[in-house]
Amino acid sequence: MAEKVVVRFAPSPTGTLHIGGLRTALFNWLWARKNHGTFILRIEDTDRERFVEGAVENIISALEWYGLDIDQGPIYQSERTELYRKYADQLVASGHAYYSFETPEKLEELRTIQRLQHVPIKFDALREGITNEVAAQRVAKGERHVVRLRIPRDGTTSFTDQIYGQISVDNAEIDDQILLKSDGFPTYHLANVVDDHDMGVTHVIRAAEWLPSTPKHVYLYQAFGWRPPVFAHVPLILGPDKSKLSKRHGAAAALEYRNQGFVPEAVTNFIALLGWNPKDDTEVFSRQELISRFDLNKINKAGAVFNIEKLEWLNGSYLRSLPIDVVYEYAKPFLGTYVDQPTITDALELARERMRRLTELPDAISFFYDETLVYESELLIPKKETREQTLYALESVLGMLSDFPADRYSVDELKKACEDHIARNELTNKLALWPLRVAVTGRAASPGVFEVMAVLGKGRVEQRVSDAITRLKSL
RNA sequence: GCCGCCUUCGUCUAGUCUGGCCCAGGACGCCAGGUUCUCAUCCUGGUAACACCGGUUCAAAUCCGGUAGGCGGUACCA
Repeated sequence: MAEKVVVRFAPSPTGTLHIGGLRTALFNWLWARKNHGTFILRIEDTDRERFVEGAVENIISALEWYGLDIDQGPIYQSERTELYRKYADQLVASGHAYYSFETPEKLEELRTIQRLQHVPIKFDALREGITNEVAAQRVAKGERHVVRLRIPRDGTTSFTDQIYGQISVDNAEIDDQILLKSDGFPTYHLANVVDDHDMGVTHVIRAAEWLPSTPKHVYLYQAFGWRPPVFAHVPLILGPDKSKLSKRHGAAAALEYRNQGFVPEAVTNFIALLGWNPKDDTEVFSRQELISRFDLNKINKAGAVFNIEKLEWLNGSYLRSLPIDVVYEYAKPFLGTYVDQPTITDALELARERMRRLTELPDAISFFYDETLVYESELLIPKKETREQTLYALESVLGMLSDFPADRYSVDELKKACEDHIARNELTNKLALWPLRVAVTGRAASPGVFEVMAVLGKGRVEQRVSDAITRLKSL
């Protein structure tokens, strides 16, 4: 019996959830669901300076909108400071960490010197200047201090990443990382390791930017005598300029895609494919298929540029294939005053056939409900046809329509009636149907004429057709 | 600067471990054609890539070495 899978998504509340974070969350969630494991949301709010009001709420509502339900949390690191303090002290006691008293200003000075000397920037020399006893006394007296990790000067630290393979770093390259800040809060490195262990996290799935600091974390696990989790670093999502996707690349906020008319199914499908693929040619996945086919071993290493074109294509595909009532729910915010129209789902059914984003919606359905249509009368005349012919065709069709019963206004019945009428009167589809469609929609491009008529109903159709006839006559 | 990672069509990618089936496959986009009352959908076809140099081999996108480029990290940020 394998150990139960526990994963966590651990964002810091420093702003809105971005698309990169969303993908990290998605991968964690998929792994949890696939393995019937637990998905924890942990808020890494140990930096009080950078905390942004409302960020946690934004993260939670984004996860919710994208259907990534959390099993545990949110758990706030800021409420667990005693735990980190306890473990930091334990590390000092075991000789794996030490107290340090340098001010940030002093450190900056040292950093500058090392930069000029072209050597790795490290502060491990600080551990030499002071004995444990003296340090402990100064701490006891309440002097401001930090706790630093004592990394050995020789040897290497290595680990096997599920995605990147074996990573080894010489300990000499690793700095004596600060674990506990002088304000009593832990840094990411300590809090992360302590919490992952404390919460029984089995798989750490996080962005590749963490790869360079993972050896520190591995060393921490060793220092504590804990078994490290499986690490799986996922490649970064890039902007068009190939740098890490961020606000300056435009709409990178996860919930912004909702405002831009995308449906969550499309966005999650799309970002799942950024850096992962099922090794066959499948492109469109249901949530269930995504769960069963997702595999950490199939994630690749290179960063992936986020290109909106393919997202739009996918979104259009979902708009067409999702159940209409689901689409209606997503569409509501974009429907404006049309939202309560009795025929709205019929109109939506036609509109979704030619949409990529829900933002196109008001414009795509307005002609169904406008009292008067605004268009150039010339539009009624098909290419290479005359005004007279068009007028004749429309009047002829209107005559047929007047005798056509309102209770038979369905696409099939209308189509049959019109086609019969065209055949009997030696008209052509182009000559009869184009003006008819323009008459009822006022558009050069629109859904099919029979579909539109079935939604509009007898009264409005005939009124619009006779309006068109009047227009033609006055041309 | 130092350390690490990465490198196949414009973009997302398959193929690389286990060299030959790859003069490199799929998808988006774009172009052309078909269907058609228009648009969209749909269908058909086309466009376009193994970063570079050298080595190993009968044979290299695949193995080895180097170069270049990109990205990430280098905080009392996460």
